[in-house]
Amino acid sequence: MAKIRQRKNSTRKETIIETAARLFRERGFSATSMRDLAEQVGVEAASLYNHISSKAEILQELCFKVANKFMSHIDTVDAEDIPAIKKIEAVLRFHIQQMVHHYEEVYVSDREWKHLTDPYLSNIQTQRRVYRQRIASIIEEGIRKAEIKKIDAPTAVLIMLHAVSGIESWHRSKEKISGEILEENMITILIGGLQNK
Amino acid sequence: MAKIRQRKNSTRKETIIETAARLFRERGFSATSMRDLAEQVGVEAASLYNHISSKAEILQELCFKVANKFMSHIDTVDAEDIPAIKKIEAVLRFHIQQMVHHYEEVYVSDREWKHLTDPYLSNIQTQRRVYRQRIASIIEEGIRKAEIKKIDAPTAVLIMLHAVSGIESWHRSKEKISGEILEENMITILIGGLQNK
DNA sequence: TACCATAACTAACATTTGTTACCAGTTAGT
DNA sequence: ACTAACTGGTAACAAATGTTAGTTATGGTA
Repeated sequence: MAKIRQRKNSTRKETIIETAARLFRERGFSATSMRDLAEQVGVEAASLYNHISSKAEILQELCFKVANKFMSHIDTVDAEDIPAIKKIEAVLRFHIQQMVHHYEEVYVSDREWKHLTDPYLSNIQTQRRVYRQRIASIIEEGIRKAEIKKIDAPTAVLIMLHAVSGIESWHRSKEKISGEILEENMITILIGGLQNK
Repeated sequence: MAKIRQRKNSTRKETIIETAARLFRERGFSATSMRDLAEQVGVEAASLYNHISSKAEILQELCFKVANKFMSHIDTVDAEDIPAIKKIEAVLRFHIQQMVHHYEEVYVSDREWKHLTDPYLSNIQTQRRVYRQRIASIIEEGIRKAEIKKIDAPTAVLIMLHAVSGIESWHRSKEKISGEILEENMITILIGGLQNK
């Protein structure tokens, strides 16, 4: 009973959240109404509340799911015993792959987190700051070991992270090159730009 | 009479549009109400309509102002007789400078153009597509002349343009490096990433 | 069969939204 | 001094918003 309830509940909830992710990406969080969402799910607006507790909760789930994913990935990368530039490459590749394969949720959580409200907003802001700082630290290590050009590390982080969010344009473009080729191109340019020749 | 009327009108209108640009950046277009805007201007919401004709018009003015600026800049750059990689550098530097000095309007027009409605929406979409294509063409010329690495030109454009939009983080960061140093760092990484060594 | 959680519906709510109509005070040119 | 434009305010609007209350059909479990 409990088992079925949970399974049914979560699949339905997941449908709603996935649909919301798509709408939030297309129109933005604020410009998406619960009635828009309901229509896409194929249900009345009020019925959504059998599965979620508020519009805000949807955004929270999306943002924290993505934040956790990136946080735990950088944990494993940072634990490896490889050159700093390889760590940066691994992080970058992960970002690219996530943007290619989990476009909606990654993009939304990156663009719409500002609409979170306060316990969650501060939390996400802190997580984002910490995350960028960890990448910056790796870059600085790479600079010390002369693997990476002498540049301002926060600027490098800013370029990296925003460049991958440009994969949105790739998704919407007509003649898409493959995800793998996209990845190699981005790595060539960005790692090539960081690396000490 | 007409002269004075126009001058007064436009300064007040400009104030409104500048204030709107700031709010649209902070909260997004949809999440900014005319009453929010009015409060920041120091006036009642209805009074705004003595100067502008709709909320949509504000976004239109912002988007087309910025689009025209970038379009006419690439015109002049493209007319010059310099290597392709130098053209790309000039375009990139212009983007960086605009993001540093005209943050609000540039950022807003880049992020919120999706909320335009249809005659304007199609127009802006076309302009953006054309603009990216022109940069891609310059890059392809650079690749043919072996000034630039053999990469997918649209991907390079995507990286360039989105990387500069990351200057938003720079604006909000506590310990800002100077705008000039930011520019040099970004050029180092991005042009370094494109250039054939 | 009786029961109960699930998940859908309809109706309604209090706010908030963009916008309009109308009015009043100030300013500037004749 | 008179007029007209400019710029503000108040009141109100219809529509849209997120959300709640209450009801009903369904399908699995005791």
